[in-house]
Amino acid sequence: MTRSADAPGRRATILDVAAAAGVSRQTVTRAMNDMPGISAATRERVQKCAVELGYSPSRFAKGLVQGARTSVGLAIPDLTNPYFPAFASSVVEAATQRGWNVVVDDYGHGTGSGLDAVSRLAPQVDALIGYLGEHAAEAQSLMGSRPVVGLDCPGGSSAGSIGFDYPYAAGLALDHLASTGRHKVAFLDSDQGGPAGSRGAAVAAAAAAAGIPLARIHASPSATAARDAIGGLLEKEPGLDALLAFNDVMAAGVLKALHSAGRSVPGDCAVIGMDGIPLGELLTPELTTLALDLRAVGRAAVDLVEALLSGAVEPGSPAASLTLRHELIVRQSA
Amino acid sequence: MTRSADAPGRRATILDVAAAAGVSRQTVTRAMNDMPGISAATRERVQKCAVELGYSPSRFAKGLVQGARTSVGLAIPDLTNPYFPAFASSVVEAATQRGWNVVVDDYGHGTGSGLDAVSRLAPQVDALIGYLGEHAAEAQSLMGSRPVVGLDCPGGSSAGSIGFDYPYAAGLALDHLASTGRHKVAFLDSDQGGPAGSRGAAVAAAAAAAGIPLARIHASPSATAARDAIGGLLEKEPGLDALLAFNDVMAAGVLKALHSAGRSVPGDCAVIGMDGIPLGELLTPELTTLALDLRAVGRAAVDLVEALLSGAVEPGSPAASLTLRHELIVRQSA
DNA sequence: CCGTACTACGTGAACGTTCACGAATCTCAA
DNA sequence: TTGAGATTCGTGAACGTTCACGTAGTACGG
Repeated sequence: MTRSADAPGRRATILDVAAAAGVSRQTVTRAMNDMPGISAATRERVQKCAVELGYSPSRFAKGLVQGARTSVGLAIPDLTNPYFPAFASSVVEAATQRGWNVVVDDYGHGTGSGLDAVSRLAPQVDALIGYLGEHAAEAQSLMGSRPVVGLDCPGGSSAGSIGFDYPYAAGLALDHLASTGRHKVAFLDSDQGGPAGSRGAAVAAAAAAAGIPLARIHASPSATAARDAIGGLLEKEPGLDALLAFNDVMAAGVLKALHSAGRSVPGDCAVIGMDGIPLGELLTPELTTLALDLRAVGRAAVDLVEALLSGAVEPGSPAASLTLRHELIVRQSA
Repeated sequence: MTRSADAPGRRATILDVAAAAGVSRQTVTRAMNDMPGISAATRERVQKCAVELGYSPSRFAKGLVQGARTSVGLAIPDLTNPYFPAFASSVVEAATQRGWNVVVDDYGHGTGSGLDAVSRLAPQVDALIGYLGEHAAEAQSLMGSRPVVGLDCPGGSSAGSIGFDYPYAAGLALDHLASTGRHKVAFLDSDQGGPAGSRGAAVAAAAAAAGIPLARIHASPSATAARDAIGGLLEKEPGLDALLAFNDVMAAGVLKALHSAGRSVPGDCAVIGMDGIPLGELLTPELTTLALDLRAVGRAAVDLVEALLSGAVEPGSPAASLTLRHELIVRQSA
């Protein structure tokens, strides 16, 4: 049946159903929610009327009286970059286990920054998880006192934060490169800043510590941009024998560039990616990468939200700030 | 009049703020929503009180009185399969443009079927978009008279449906294979059924039409499963010179299997994927694939939801049923 | 001094649902 | 016949916000 159109556009309410079935509100409630204290006959009659009128209860009225079912917002730069869905998937899983639901906003397309996503999300959710970059403070103010968990954000400007130990990760990578006899390394950074270039800084420090000269270039964080950026670099730096990329997607572009330049990987040049997305295994050669346990990241974010919501953890306190570590997965490319 | 805000778990309401600022509800509303008719001094005082009390307006009360901001549910099998985030991204984009928001449920992890996702989503959204498989009818009944747009579902059991012209796509692929002189083709299908094996059936028909013998095998739709499945096939079918995969992810696994078996692509064996996800370009060799315009798919789904919500299109009518076509993108692998 | 127009603020009502009761009606044994 | 208990159903209240008014106060021109 289509929607009953005596008042077109208007949604049927519980009272319409009650009138149609010749009963009261409460009886309709009982019928719809399978509550006891109602005869089988009336239950069926009411349900039939509800279907005919196209009635479905207002989630607002329900939420108002029953207390909110918590829903968390997830602000993500770009669902097209495989890292983020992998992360989102683990957030959705952890949230679903708690009976929460997840409202996703992807601010990659269009011109909007993360703040637009947050302002869209803010009136709709009880908590926020997101890659907020340097906008974490503004995001927190948009959310008022509701928990905000920022990932990879500089400083502790949001209620909770999850960071990554880049010095540690960079150390892993450069130790590995040094121990396999690489002499000249380049780091292909993202030009989007990210958390104030902390990855680049960590890599630079680690390279210095390992005594390996480091070239640094920038490109927008996509495979094609990375491929194009590498082209010029290879001519300018002939001695290059290792490439570290900002993330796995850029590393994929690097692999393509090296392939078309006729350089063998890892023979002529080693390549290491970052983040550990499943894509890495599918590339040729398979990508050596600094991997995150992606499920752990999502779980940690949701755990933190739960702790903040329940008050078990004080916003901004040390307990609300986690640091996760990458792990070096050695495959074929380095 | 003054409510005790000392009850610790209780959220602050507009009345708490009003009492703290010594004004009425309505003045708080005016201050929070930047409405006219309030002096700058009181506005600031009220806003300060709101921040101090950690007040944020109840989205339920707001929605109840102001009329719903429409939110659509997106039920997706597996965010880990790159196809779905690519699709989700375009849905989120189209929905955001309309001021809607998107609640995502990923039912891939855990044991739950798509129906669990729908039942979680149903009380939270005004419309549903999803890969519902054969559960489209049940999904529709869970959603009552609210619009449901099922993708790739058999039959017209939901209000709206978006299908794909598999015979056409399979024709494209097999014509291309035939015209490049392939003699023996295998189709690696998903064992998840999908829409009753319609991809496999279409490929079989097209192969018959092209006069090319076809072998069919099945595997779960992941790259590793595909790789493992191909291993055996290559020994059993030595004459095989072309492989068509259920989707691009499986095609990636196929490429790996061929590579480790020492078969060159496309020299010894051509490979064609399906769906056209960005991943394909990053593989070696780059994947020839039957591509969907993924942004168009998301846009079509959201357009259809809008038409159903507004009543411009009758649920279940021919206008509510779209068919999209794949396009053959020839890259290196075939 | 009056009336008019404007500013700043407050009060009843409504949104649609569930909760906590209370009021019928029916059953059945003493 | 009666009264207790179970079954079935209905009524006020409440959730937290905004809308449509209403009402003071203030400014200003006549």
